[in-house]
Parts: sequence; structure tokens; C-alpha cells
Amino acid sequence: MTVVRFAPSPTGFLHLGSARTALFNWLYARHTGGRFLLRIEDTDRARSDKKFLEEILEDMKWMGIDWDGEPIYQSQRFDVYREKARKILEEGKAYTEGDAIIFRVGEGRVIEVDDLIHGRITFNTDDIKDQVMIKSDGSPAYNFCCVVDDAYLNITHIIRGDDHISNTPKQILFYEALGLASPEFAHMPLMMGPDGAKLSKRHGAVAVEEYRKEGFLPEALVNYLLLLGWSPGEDREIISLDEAVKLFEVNEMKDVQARFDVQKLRWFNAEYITASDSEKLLPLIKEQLRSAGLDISGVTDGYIISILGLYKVRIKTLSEFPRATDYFFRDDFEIDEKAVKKYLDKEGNRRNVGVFAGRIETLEAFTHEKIEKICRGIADESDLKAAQIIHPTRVAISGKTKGAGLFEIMQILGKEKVITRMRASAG
RNA sequence: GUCCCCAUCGUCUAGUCAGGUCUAGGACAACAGAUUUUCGAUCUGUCGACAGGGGUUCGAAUCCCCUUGGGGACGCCA
Repeated sequence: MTVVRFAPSPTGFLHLGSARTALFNWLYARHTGGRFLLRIEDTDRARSDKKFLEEILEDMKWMGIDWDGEPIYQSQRFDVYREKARKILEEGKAYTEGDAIIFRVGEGRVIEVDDLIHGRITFNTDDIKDQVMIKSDGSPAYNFCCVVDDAYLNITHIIRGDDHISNTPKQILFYEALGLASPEFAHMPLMMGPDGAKLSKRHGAVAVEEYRKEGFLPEALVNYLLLLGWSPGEDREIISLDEAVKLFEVNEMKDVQARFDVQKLRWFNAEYITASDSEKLLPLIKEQLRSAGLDISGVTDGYIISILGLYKVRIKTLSEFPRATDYFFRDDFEIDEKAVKKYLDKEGNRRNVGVFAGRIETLEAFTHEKIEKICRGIADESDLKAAQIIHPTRVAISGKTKGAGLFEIMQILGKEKVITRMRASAG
């Protein structure tokens, strides 16, 4: 059975790159019906924090990545590492330097790895220094405890980033010293920033958490990450996790680095937002509204949902919603002064708004169809273009030049508010 | 510096393993037009790539070599 693992170290948030590694490991496990394990690499006691771990696990769950069994913690296995190292020392394959135990690498040996993604990779031990197994303070060195644990967990496939390629021969040497067979290796090319350099904070957000807060849907993030290094074929772009589980094969992964492109991520997000039920989006949108400082205590879910119906198609992230719809939630909404100049302060336009307000006041059923009929009627009678009424009215009630269809907006906002705002601008 | 990985439109990619069906397909972005009460969405279209040089072959984006370019690793970090 296939057994893979994801081994985060809880010294910070979940990086997009790590999330991608976790995702592909998970995908492979689920595809093969194997197991996906978690190992917490907290050997650096000083920098490790439970807070980070909790956040990492939560982000994984958010993305739809679950794991099998309980995670194991390296900090609880120091005795095992020391014992294994001591054994290797006793066999004469290592030496001590102070309290440290160091593995003797030797010279002139060629080590070949048949990487599942890259194919054969060859190393020479001449290029590898002796390796620390146990540090002077008694804690294990990464490459050593990694091997001890992967063997302990019966890991069959190690799927990780290209930055670990050079660790591979060192680890293979440890497998040999321990009398164990090496697992399969699959090194996936790293995800780079837009400029081709290592993806870091200077490129913008790199934490899964930040994207979540920005209002990216997990399906969108996952779908985007999926297509960075792998392709389901047939020019398919939108693919669900379930479908990906069926189709994914590690050896189909590209051996070329890919650059992270927010634009495309945003496109995916817009696609998923548009396709989502407004009811499903509701709690997320409420969160966005609240954190934008809008008071939504007085409005119903139905009210927000109907606004969502209008704006879902025109936002790329959920965080764009409050900015676009502030006028639905407050009367002191932001007013675009240029829009006022351009539409309201035009010859006769304020009067048009006033006339329009007067006519709809008598309306019993305040529906967008009825409102539109009246608007067009006024335009016909007065030999105006409907736009000469529509644009200034939009500015009057929303303070903006852009937004959803005016008549739908008016219907949702309600007669009272609409007329108050129109009169205020009618002059 | 040494070792390793990689090289198709600006970006993600299909095609590369099994060379001809590729005057290189799709998507994002950009631009233009259509539609529309604005924005957006949508539809249509435009721009746009096999890094360079040698081979091998009847034939190379696909195989080999070199150059160039990018990336990674060389920690008692993980």
C-alpha cells in the first residue's frame, strides 16, 4: 500500500508552496487508496509553536486535505534517533566530535536515484560532506531523523520539492547504514514568484491564511495549485478535488518550475464564486462585511443574498464585496465626486432625478420591471435618453458610476431609501 | 566556486517518454469589436512561443552534444 506523508515544521504559517506539496501528496494517497500521514518536524524547540501547528492544520482542512491517523511529533522521538545513531557509531560508520555524532560519507561512490518526476539523477559521494546525525545538544539533524521516521512510518513514496534533491543521496546513505531499502522519490519543481525568484513575501501574500482572509474560495485555490505542475489533459482547467483524485498520477507531473500568477488565481476564484450558491457564500460574505466595518445587524440574510445575486458575478474575491456594496448597508456611503460632476451636475439631470422620484413614489409594487417602465416612459415623453435619467440616479443612490443594474438595485434597496436619496440629490 | 534540476506565447500549459497527423492547440492577462443603463459578465476576433548552435534522421518542438539562460543545494535550519 502507498504511504506518503506531509511533514510541516510548526515555525510559521502554511506557505503556499508547502500547501501545494501537501496537496499533491494527499492526491497521490487518495488516488492509490493509500495513506496520507502527518509528521510534525518540531526538532527546533525554540522556534516551534503550537499556535503555528494549529493554524497549519486548520488551513489544510480548509483546503479539503485530511490525514490518516494521528500526527507524530519528532520532538517526542529524540531517544529513538539517538539510539539509531549510536548503533551506526558502534558499527564504525560514524565518529564523534564533542557530543555530536557524525556519519562518514566516504568517497568515490556513485549514487543513482530513479526519480518519479525527473527520471535518473546521479550523485557522487565526493561532493557530499560527512553528515551530522546527532547535534552537540543531542537533537537530531534533519536528514537523519527524516530517514528514521520515514522508515518507521513505512513511507513508500516521498513527494517533495526540488529543493530536497540534494538531500536525497544523503538520506539514501542513511537508509543503507540502517540496513533499510529506500522509498521512491518524486521531486516536484518549486513554485516561483512572478519574477522567477523564490516565492516570498515581497511578491505579496504567501500564506494560505492570507488568501483565505482575502476571500478566496478553497476550491479556487486548490484548483489553481493543481494546475501548477500538473494537467488533467484535454485542455481542462476547472477541475474538482474529487475528479483530480481520480486522474492524478505523480509521474505525470511536469519537471519544470512554474510561476505563481495571482491574476489566474483571481480568475479561478471568480469562476467559483459565480458558480456558488449565494446561501453558501452568505456566512463568508457576512464576515467580509463585518471586517470592513459595515453594520449588518439590522438586515436580513435574504437582503444580503439578493445583493449577492447581483454582485456575485462582478467580484473576483469576496473582500471586494463590501467596497462595491457599501451603500446597501449605510446611508453615509462613499460618494465619488467625479461621478457627481459628470452625471448629477449635468444640465437638467438633477431635475430628471426629481421627476423620476416623483413618479415611482406612487408605485405600489416596487419591482425592477415597474421602475424600469416608468424610467423609460419619462425618457420617451421628455425626449430624453434613458441613460440621462439612469446615470444620475445611480450616482444619487449609490455614489458610484458602476455597479449592478440600476432597477434591480432600487428594488432591493427599497422605495423609502431610494426616494430619500434621490430627493437629496434632486436639487 | 562545486554539485544538481530545468528550458514551448508575458504567465500556466497541450504536444516530448513511443520523431511525421504541429504552417504548434487551450487558458489567464492584454488589446479590438459586439451587446448593455455604467461596471462586470458574455460572445467574436487580434497580438503572441518551440532560447541559440551543432549533430542523428527521408523527416525533430520531440532523440544526442555544446553554449546561453533560469532555478535549487552546498548549516550541528527544516
